[in-house]
Amino acid sequence: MIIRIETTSDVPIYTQLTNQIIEGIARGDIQYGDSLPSVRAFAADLGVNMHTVNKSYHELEKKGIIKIVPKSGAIISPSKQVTNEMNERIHSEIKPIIAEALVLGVKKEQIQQLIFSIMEEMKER
Amino acid sequence: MIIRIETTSDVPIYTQLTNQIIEGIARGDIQYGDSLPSVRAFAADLGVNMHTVNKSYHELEKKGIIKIVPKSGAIISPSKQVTNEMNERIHSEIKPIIAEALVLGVKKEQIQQLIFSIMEEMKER
DNA sequence: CAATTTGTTCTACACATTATAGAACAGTTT
DNA sequence: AAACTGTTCTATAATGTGTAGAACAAATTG
Repeated sequence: MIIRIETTSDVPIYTQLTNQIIEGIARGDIQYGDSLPSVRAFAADLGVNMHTVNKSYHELEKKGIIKIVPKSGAIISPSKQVTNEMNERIHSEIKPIIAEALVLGVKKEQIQQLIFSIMEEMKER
Repeated sequence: MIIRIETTSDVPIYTQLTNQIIEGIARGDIQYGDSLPSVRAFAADLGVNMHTVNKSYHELEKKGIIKIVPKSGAIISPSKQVTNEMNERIHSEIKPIIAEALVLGVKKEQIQQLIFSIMEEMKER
């Protein structure tokens, strides 16, 4: 799985990493039960600091996507159930973007089409 | 139009303001051609700093949503055409959220339904 | 015309975030 | 036993966020 970090981006490195790992799982590049590289190995591979990778892993754990086993590794954990908190977070994150698209003149049908095309790249579970 | 600022949020105040103004336009609370309050008046109203409101206005102008007329005011500008840059920005903002939702176990149909319900609150143009 | 209001620009300060770096620790794996 | 694991700590530099006050020139208002 290829990770691309843009140091010039205004998006923090640990967020870029978190998002690309999530997309990797959604695409099916990484399977449930797989382990992520150790924070040191991944950091060396990406050319970033160990603590930056560590922060990304903890973000993923907070989101409920991986399980960090102390002194062992980070394992992609199977999604059990969608909690209210998860639904609300998704809703509040998507809403401003939809509003912006509409205000900019994107038609509702085009937005539905955009969502569809994004989801087509990803594996259904 | 009611603006709610949460100072404890990890979302910057100027971003909260930007998003709520965009949602106000999308909902139809603010019409095209309307003026936004002056940065000083709005800041006093919201209980935040003038510069914070100013930053939000410039963010809105950068997005192509308002036109700031120097020494005059900020006017909601009609959406002319959707540029490639706009489409790409929307795509790159939505993609990680969709991926996250899928990984968390939200079904594709549920996501389409969520998008639909968000858009239902908003006025078609 | 005079006063007020407008966005703009500047300096300044406090605080939080981001990213890097190195060291040390205890538990796990090899 | 050696290597590797995540964790925790201190430290530093750069950047982002928010507030504050002052000044300016242009536009608006009375």
